[in-house]
Parts: sequence; C-alpha cells; structure tokens
Amino acid sequence: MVDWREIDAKWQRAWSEAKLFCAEPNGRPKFFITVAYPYVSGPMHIGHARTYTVPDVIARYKRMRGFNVLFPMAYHFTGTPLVGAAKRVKRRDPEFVRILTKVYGVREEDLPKFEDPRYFANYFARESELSYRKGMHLLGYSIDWRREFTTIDEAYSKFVTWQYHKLMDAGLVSKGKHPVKWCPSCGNPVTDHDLLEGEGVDINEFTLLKYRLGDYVLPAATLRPETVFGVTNLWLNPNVDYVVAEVDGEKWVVSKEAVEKLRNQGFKVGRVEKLRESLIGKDVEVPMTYKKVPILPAEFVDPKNASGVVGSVPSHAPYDYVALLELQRRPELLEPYGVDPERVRKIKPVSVIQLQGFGESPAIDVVEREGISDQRDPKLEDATSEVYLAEFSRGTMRDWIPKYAGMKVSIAKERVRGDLIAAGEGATMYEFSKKPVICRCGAECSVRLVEDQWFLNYSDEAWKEKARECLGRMHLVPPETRAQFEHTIEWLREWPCTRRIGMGTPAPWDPNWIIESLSDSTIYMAYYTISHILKEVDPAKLSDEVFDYVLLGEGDVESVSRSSGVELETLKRMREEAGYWYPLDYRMSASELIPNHLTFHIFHHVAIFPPDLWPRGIVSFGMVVLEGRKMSSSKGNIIPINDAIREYGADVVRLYLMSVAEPWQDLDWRTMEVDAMVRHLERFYSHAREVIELPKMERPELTLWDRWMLSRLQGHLREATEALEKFETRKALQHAFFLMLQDLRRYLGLARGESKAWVLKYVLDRWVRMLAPFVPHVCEEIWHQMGMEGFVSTAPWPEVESEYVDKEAEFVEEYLRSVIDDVRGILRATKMKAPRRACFYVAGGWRRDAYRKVLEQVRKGKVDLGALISWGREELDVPPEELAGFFKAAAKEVKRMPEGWVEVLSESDIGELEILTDARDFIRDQIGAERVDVFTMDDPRRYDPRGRAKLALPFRPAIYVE
RNA sequence: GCGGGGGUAGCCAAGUCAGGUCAAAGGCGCCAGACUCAAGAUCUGGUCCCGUAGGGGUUCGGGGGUUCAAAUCCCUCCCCCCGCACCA
Repeated sequence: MVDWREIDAKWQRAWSEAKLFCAEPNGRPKFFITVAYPYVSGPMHIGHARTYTVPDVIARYKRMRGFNVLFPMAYHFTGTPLVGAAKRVKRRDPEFVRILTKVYGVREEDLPKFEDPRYFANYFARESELSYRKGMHLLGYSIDWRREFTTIDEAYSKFVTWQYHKLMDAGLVSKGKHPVKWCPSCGNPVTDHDLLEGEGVDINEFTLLKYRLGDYVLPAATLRPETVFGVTNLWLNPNVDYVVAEVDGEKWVVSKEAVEKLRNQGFKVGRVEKLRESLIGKDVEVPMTYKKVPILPAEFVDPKNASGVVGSVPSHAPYDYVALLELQRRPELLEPYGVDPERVRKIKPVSVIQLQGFGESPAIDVVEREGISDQRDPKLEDATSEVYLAEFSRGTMRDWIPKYAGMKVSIAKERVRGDLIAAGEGATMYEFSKKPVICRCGAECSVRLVEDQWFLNYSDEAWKEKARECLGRMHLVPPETRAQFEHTIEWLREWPCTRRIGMGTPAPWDPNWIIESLSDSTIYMAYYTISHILKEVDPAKLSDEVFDYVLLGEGDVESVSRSSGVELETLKRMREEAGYWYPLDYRMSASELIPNHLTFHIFHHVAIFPPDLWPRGIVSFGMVVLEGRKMSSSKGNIIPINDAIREYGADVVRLYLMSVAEPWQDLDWRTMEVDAMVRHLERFYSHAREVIELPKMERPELTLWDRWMLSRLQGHLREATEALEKFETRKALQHAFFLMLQDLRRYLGLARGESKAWVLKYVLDRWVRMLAPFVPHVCEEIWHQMGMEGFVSTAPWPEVESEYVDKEAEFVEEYLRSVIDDVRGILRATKMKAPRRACFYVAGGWRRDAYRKVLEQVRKGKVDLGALISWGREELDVPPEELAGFFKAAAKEVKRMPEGWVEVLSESDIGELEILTDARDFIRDQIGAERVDVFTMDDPRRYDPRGRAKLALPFRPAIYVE
C-alpha cells in the first residue's frame, strides 16, 4: 500500500515553494492554454476534474518540451443561478438546505451567510473543502495561481466595460425588442429549463393584417403575409366571443383571449368591450389591395391562437380551401348569418404563388390528393405544413402581382410584411408554435415582448465574415467539430447580451442592465495575461485607454500613464505580458458550448483584436457520466473531488480520467475500473522502486531481449509523443502506460543476465518522464528517489533514440510468440494438458536460399511460382515436386506476413536455430512442457517419431509434441 | 424538424479517412493454473463456435451493392446520444 496522499502533498508543496508554474515572459517560445472557468454554484466533482486535467496534462507536456507555458484559472460568478441559489437559502427551501448542510457540509448556523450570492459563490470557488480551488490544488494542477480572479472583481468589470465600449463603437451592439416566454404568475421570463410542459416550443412571428370595416379593424393573423393578394374572404368563428378593444387608438375586433397577449406585446390596449353584433356576412376591406371581401363563418378558427381572426387564401391554405368548399356545398350553413349563398358559390381561389410540380393552386392539389373534405380533419395540419414549406422554399410570386412579381416567396414574405407595417396596415404578434406552455409554478405562459433589450449583432455580415476567416485558420480538436462551428457562425443571430438581474458588470451605456454571463466571458483569456499585475492597481484607474494600450498596443504609454494615473512601469510590464502571451494557443471547453460560448469567443476576438492576435485552436470535450448515468447534484449522483482524492489520490484519478476516453469522447466513471487503476499504478511504482535499488553500471553488451525492450520503448515513446501532439491522452497512455507495462512484464520473463539492470534503469529514466504529465506526483517521487536533480515536471521530454530501434529484435520476439501460439493451438486441439516433450525442427539448407527468392518476389509485389520453380531446377539439386510444394507453402506464409517483417527478413540474417535453442527454457515455461528440443529438419540424430520435420518452413518450424 | 456525433465480442473501447498484416489492440469482468496455511496482491494462460497437430466455421446495428478481397467503400433502413438561444 502506498500512501498516495502523502506523496501528493509533498510534491504539491515543493512545486508551490519553487514557484514552478508561475509563468513570466522570457526568451523561450510560449504556449498559452486556457479552459473555461467553472461556474461556481456547487462543489467541484469528477466531471470537472476531467475538464481541467486535460489542459494540465497538455501544459505539463508542453513545459517538458521546452515551452514557457501559461495555464491560468479563474471563477465565473456572473449571472442568475447563484443569485437564485442564494434566494433559495433565504427562503430556506428545505430540499436545498438539506443538500447544503448534509451533502456540502455547510453548518446550520452559517446558512444566513449563504443568503449573499457572493458568499455562496466564494464558498464553492475557493473557501470550502469542496471548492474548485481546493480540488485543483489537490489534483496537482500546474496553474499559475497568482492570476486567479473572479468575474465580479472590479478590475474585471473594467475590462468588460472596455470590451463593450469597443463593441458599441464598432456598431455591434444595438437596442431592440425581443419576444420571450413569460410566466405571468412569476413575472419573469422563463427558459425551457423552467417549464413543466412545452419544452422546445418555438415562438412564431405572426403578421397582423388590418382588415377594415368602418371604424373596426379586424387584425387577421398570418404567418404568410405575402398571400394577402390571394385573399377571398375573412374567417370568424361563430362560436367564439369576440371583443372590441381599443388598441393603439384603433378599434380592434379580436378574440377575448387575444387581448391579454396584445397587452403583453407592447400594444397600448384601452377599453375592451364585448362585440354585440355579429360581423359575419359583412364586407371588409383587404389591406394593400383594398378589395372588398365578405366575412364568413369557420369553425377551425381557434380563438386561443394569435388574434382569433383569420384571412382566407384558399389557393394556398388547405384549411381555407376546405372551409370554403364546405360552405359552397352546404349553403344552409350560411343561413343563420344572412349570407347570400350565391355570392359564396362564386368565390374562386386566387393563385398568387407559382410552384414547380404543382398546379394553379397547391393547396387544392394537396387537399384533393389527400381526399380531405372536413375542416376538422387532422390531416389538414400536415397538408398545411407541406404547402407552406414547399412554397416558402421553392415558390415565386406570380407575374400579375404588383411590385413583388417574380420574387421568391421567402423574400416577398419579408418585403410584404415590411411594407404593410410601414404603411400602418400591419403589425406583429407573437404566438407559441405549440400549446400549452406551462411554467413550473403551474401557470400558463404567454409571449411577452421585452422592450429596450440590448443585442450583439451576430447577424452582421462583415462580422460573420471575419469569424469565418478566423475559424478557417484555427486548429480544431477533434476536427469533426468544424462543421458545427461553421453552422453556428451562419445560424447565430442577434443575441440579447443584457439581463435585469444577476451578478456581473453593468452595461456601460445603461447601468440598469447587467452584461449577461455568456457575453462577459468571451475574451477574458487576454485578461489572464495581466490579471496578477492588475491586483496592484487601483481599479478606478483602469480606463479604456489603459486596456487599449496594454492589450492592443495602442496609444502612447506615457500619456496613458499620465491620464489614467497607472504607473508607467506597471503599464509597461502589463504590455509586455500581453504582447508575449497573446494570441491564445488553445481554448478548451465542453463541446456543448460550441453553439454559444466557443463561437462567441471567436466573434469577440475578431471584433476587438487584430488578426495576428486571433485565437489559434479549440479543443472540445465530451461529457462525463457516472456508472453510465447522468450526474446530478440534486440527486446526489456526483463524486466530489475531495472524496475521490481521499479514496484514490490525485494520480489515480488523473490516470483514470485520461486513460478511459479521449478528451472529446464521453467518459464513464466506473468505480470498479478506478479500483483496478490503483493496482496498475502501484505496480508501476513498486517496479520503479525495484529498479532504483539495482546497482548502477556502465552500458553493457546488449542481448537480443535487451534490444527488444529498448526498441519497444522507442516505439511507445514515439506513439505517445505523436498522440499528445494531437491531444489524444488515451492513446498516449495506451502506449506510455499499459503497453509499456505489458512489454516490461514480457521482458522480465525473457531477459537473463547482467545487462538487465542497465536496461531497466535506462527504461525507467524515460518512462518516468513519459508519465510525468499524467501522474506527476508519483513521477516526481520516483525522479527524486532516482537521485535526479530538479523536478521531473520541468525535465526534458524524452527523445526517441533511433539507434535503439531494432526491427530484428522485434521480429524475433513475435516469431517466438507465434511459435508458442502454434504449440498452444496443438495442445488445445489434442486436449493435451502438459506435454512431456516438445520438439522443433528448423528448416535449413536449400530452403533458406529458396525462401529468400520468395521474399524477393513478395517484396516486388508479384509471386510467380513458375519462375521460382524453374530457378530452383537450375540452381538446386532438389526433386521438382518437392520444390513446387515448398514454394507454394512458403509463398502462402510470406504473403500473410505483415509487410514490415518481409523487409526485416530480407535484409537481415536471423539465426532461427539459435533463437529457439536460446529460448528453450522460456518456451518450456510458457507451454508447461517437461522438455524442449530443437533440431534442424535434416539432423540425422533428431527425435521425430511422427515424421513431422519435413513440414518445416523457414520461420515456421515444424513441431512435434507428445 | 434542423445541425453534429455514434452503433465493433459479457461491458468499455481501438480499428473505419488511405479495403488485404482483423477473430479484431488495450482495459474491466469472468474462468483456469502458479505462488500462498489461506485470502488479497502478483505472475501465466484462456475468454464467438467447432476441432486428438499448429486447422476450419460464423461475426463488427439490419438489408442490398462494388471488389479476387469489406468492420473498413457505395446505397438504403433502424436505433442511440448531444445542441437548437436569452441559459450556465
């Protein structure tokens, strides 16, 4: 049993005392890596450990490769969840209090302190045993802790202020209205997360078309304003209560349900009274075309949807067509309203859109194809989507339509809408795409238009173009994420970047708003370069020109110093840091943040920094699950870092997290496997201890097995190095750890003699450095015990020494393995358990020369049996049948051999007989035989009762066991 | 629906881009043997099926195709995961 925690603590202390990871600009090449700072609303758990161990491993690796590495860390306090959490404490939410006290170890009497979101945040950021700072220390991260900060530090707010001034100046921030899902009972916007029902429901933008009837305005809601030219009538539902409401000074006729929505959506709604008369049968004037059309009854009209008033375009709307047909077929339906059936009969659909693959009226085509005749037929929904989608994407406006003729529907829709609104004949109304939408509190939600919201204009084409350019130059890990980034850049629209509540930086132009949390953490990587120096500066002095100078090199340092009051030397130091570290080499974060944070990070950099300071790479992570189940703090389904470290120590946790999955893959924490990892690491450590005890010696003559071990080491070293360059931690560990262990065991089984000690010491010296980025504490301990100077953490990464690459030795080992496998195959087939005797017969004589010919031919790529045989007949004194048999068998053997081996065999002279003879003891142990003999196939003294010797081929000895 | 990623032996997972060295690395689990008084640890071997001689058969989500040859290429279907905005 090794006390890992003691080793952990010892080396963590030593690193910290040596200030080993404090990074200062110097003459060496720099490597700057950051990972998204944690949002500190709960304890650090193993999921976070995964996220933060990856950059640490890379940072450590790069450091050993000679880079000056900066790996900083901070804490995200911005936003609403922490405020929400503090509120839950304040009202002593029993479940939340339970988690805090029972799970997170908060003392009952300390609860009042947690009513302050700052205290709450700080507790999990850096105060408690469960905090991120503590966890990261316990895991031995090579972070430059001097640069730590939180996003509500005053200096950080100044930095955000600077950023938003720049964005504002660049015209990338604007004010607007924005529809949100709104809970009337909570009085708050709600996100999908807050919903009981209606997750994923969209908000549709309806255009209200103002049909006029005397004083009255009938605002018919439509998703397709461009079809106004095809309106034949208006629909009202005869079973619905309509009201007359004063809206923006007009008298609107809408369903009763619509009134509250209008109020929520920025309309000035005055008096509302019941509509006493029935309007059905009267004529209204269509906006834009000024046609007079009748109001007709239709039951499909839903009072809960938008305004409850619907225009009828039978040519392009299946519902309208079917409803119209019904009225035409059954004139008696019109009787109660005194509508003249003759007039309705004469209504003809008016086609306004041309659509390939359909006739005059797509809606009619689809209704007829589906055989729909009732306006309550559920098939109408699908028919509607089909027609809408087809017309929107492929349709064009017909030639007779003024102004919009020939225009694509998708464009005409926006134009018509804009023109209607500009002319005062239209308005906008929002409605959910599906209902109901129910808040967690149980109330039904509605759409509310938030006024004065501030947006980042991600739809700005010039901005997008720069983002594309930046992305095009970036190194993305894994490369498959590129498509997703590209898609995100195209898809991103206006992003509301301010909020009313939560912690954070006030919007510089309007202190009633706070910069929203995703929007304040886009370029803070640059802040790390100076955050430690800023701690010495009065934040009040951090004017925009300070950041302009420090981060962008703009302005004159002396005048900046004069006007800001920041000391000249301090400014210069900061400028040096920023100039040295930027641009950022790699940004790391969860892949679920590609659609927002990671892409925002690109956008904001290109908006603020010149191209040579744009970020260079992004690594996206997969997620972590626990025993196959999603982690959830509220269900107690997490493992705090604290617990994991107490149980396993830092290195086991790190080793496990880095070895079970590549960073971008999902990772499943399984206790059973972590337990096994403990034993693996112990084996490594105890092996190292044994090697350290061995006597030191000069480099001896190397045996075959020594050469094999050294060659294998070079291979693993090369693979691990290549893998790390690609952030493939798992692959790197497969080689650097698991395969190394395996090979070492094999070597220990094969190697005899003096040279072993030297080889083992040589191997350990490289091995311990190869593992140092992954398991730094135990490696540091071993390094120290080996008597090495300094820290392994800053020792040079081992180089591949090609003089030790030995294909021949590797071939021989595989050869031996396959011979043993063959024997085992025989034993299994014959159900022999432990053979008394095993004999091997090695091919020799003319066969070896003939075999070379075969190798030659296989290398050339073509085996010509005829040519081989005629060569044999000339050169060898062997019966032709025997020759043919040999060549056939040998060609088959060689062809199924790995390519590399063919080369090795043709270029070297490997003594098969000698190898087998030397390895007799090893083979005997491996197959559990009492005795092993090796003969040449034509040795007259050979023991060969079954006459098997004649089956021997070069490198496929004949075998006899009994 | 849209965008992205996946489905490989009991489980996890490499291999797929550049078809043949693939019955398919490595880990976990399981089985057997060695060591041990014993357990654990460690070491060795086995772990798709069949086989009294190193061999054969059937596999890589389903189906079809290309090819001398397919886990790998093409088509098609089914299933799973992630994201889809005012939220970290």
